[in-house]
Parts: sequence; structure tokens; C-alpha cells
Amino acid sequence: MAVDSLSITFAALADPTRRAILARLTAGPARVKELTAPFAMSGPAVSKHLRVLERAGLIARGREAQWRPCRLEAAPLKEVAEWAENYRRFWDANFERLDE
Amino acid sequence: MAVDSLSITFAALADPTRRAILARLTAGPARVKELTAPFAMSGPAVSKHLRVLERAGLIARGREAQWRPCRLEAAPLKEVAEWAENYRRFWDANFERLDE
DNA sequence: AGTGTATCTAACCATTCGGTTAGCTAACCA
DNA sequence: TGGTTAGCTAACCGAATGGTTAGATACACT
Repeated sequence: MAVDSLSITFAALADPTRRAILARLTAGPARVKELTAPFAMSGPAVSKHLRVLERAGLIARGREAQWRPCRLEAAPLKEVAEWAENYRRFWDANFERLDE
Repeated sequence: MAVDSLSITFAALADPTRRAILARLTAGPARVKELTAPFAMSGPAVSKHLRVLERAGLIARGREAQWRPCRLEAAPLKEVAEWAENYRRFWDANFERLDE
């Protein structure tokens, strides 16, 4: 269930660790070890988060000797922004409540 | 875990049924029965989705005789849009990959 | 008072999620 | 060749998710 890309993207973003990883990657690519450092969490746990992000198309992973550098792939975030924009008129205007 | 509001909002949005409910509510408030109709799903299942949306602050529910009309509360979507906007430069520009 | 409708709670079930530890593979270096 | 490091998979665990059915509650209409 929930095989649509927007659901997968939102699910990937619904975790503060994963959002922190994306935020770190805005400063440029990083290796897994580097991404693990800020968290009180085992390597495999971060590895799982990275897989979730990769499946959502939010990161891409390269291969460089014994490292697997990750870099941000922000395209799905454009979909998110566009989806949310559809609701703009419901938050930035005093839209009428005709039912009241 | 994941008590931050952004995580709760993203988690609520990570389900197509719930996003469809929000989309329906852009046309105005609706009763639970009305929201249930489009889905091949039991009443309690929709009721649970509504509770998730309510806890995320995405809908509000009134009380009107035996009905509990729901209406859209889009404020959390503004947070989502703003969060995503921080990544705009990573999707709409050919940003440099200094590492390559 | 009794019937019907709208909605919720409770209990249950299978699956997914976020974490762990243990152990593997691949690459580098002495 | 052996040792160290980076990163992975596998197996497991407890909690959360998304659904179900059964039953409770609240209100409206005769």
C-alpha cells in the first residue's frame, strides 16, 4: 500500500533523523560515517534511514573506494512544495466559512 | 518518538486516503459519512484517519446534532511549504557539484 | 417508547517501522 | 599477509499503523 510517490516522499520526511540528514546534505555530499556522527544511533540504523531516503529519491549514493558518498536529490521536494501550495489560499487568507 | 509537529504533519500526509480527505475538504466542511463514501473502507477506518488528521492539526471537528462536521485547518501545511522551500535552490538550479 | 442513523470505542490482527547486535564484504595500509 | 575501517545484510524485538468486526452512545423522527 501507499505506492504513490508522494506518499513515499512524505513518509520519508516524517522522521527528524532523516530530515536532519537532508539538512546536512545541503552543505554538500557526505559519507555514511559522517552522517552517522551527529546521532546517538548505530550504523545500521542510519543505513536504514539512508535506504528510506534513497527509495524516496531524496538522496543518491555513489561509490568511491570503500566509501559510499551520499548527495541530496531534491526533485521530490519540488512535488511536496507544489502539493502544499495548492492549499495556500486556505492558510494565508481569511477564507469565508459559508457554513457558519 | 517523533513528537515534533513537522514529523506529525508529514506522517499524517503520508497516506493517500488522508490526502484525499483534505482535498475533499477544500470544497467546504463535510460530515464523516460524506467523507467515508468515496472509499472502500469501513467507518471506523475513516474515523481513525480523521483522528490522525485532527492530531496533526489539519482538520477541526464541530458538533452539530448527531453529526461531527470536519473542516480543513491548513496552518500546518504552511509549515510544510516553508520547510520545502528551503530546498528550492537544490531543485530549480543547476547547482554546482564541487566534488566532481 | 421504539426505530433508525451517525459516529465512536474496544479488541483484535497482520504489517511496517525504528532500533538493536552479530557477522559479512570490500577496500586501504603496513 | 594481516589488520583496520566503512558499510552492508540478517535476524530479532517492541511499538506504531491501517485495517477489520462488534458493540456502545447520541441524537432525530415517528
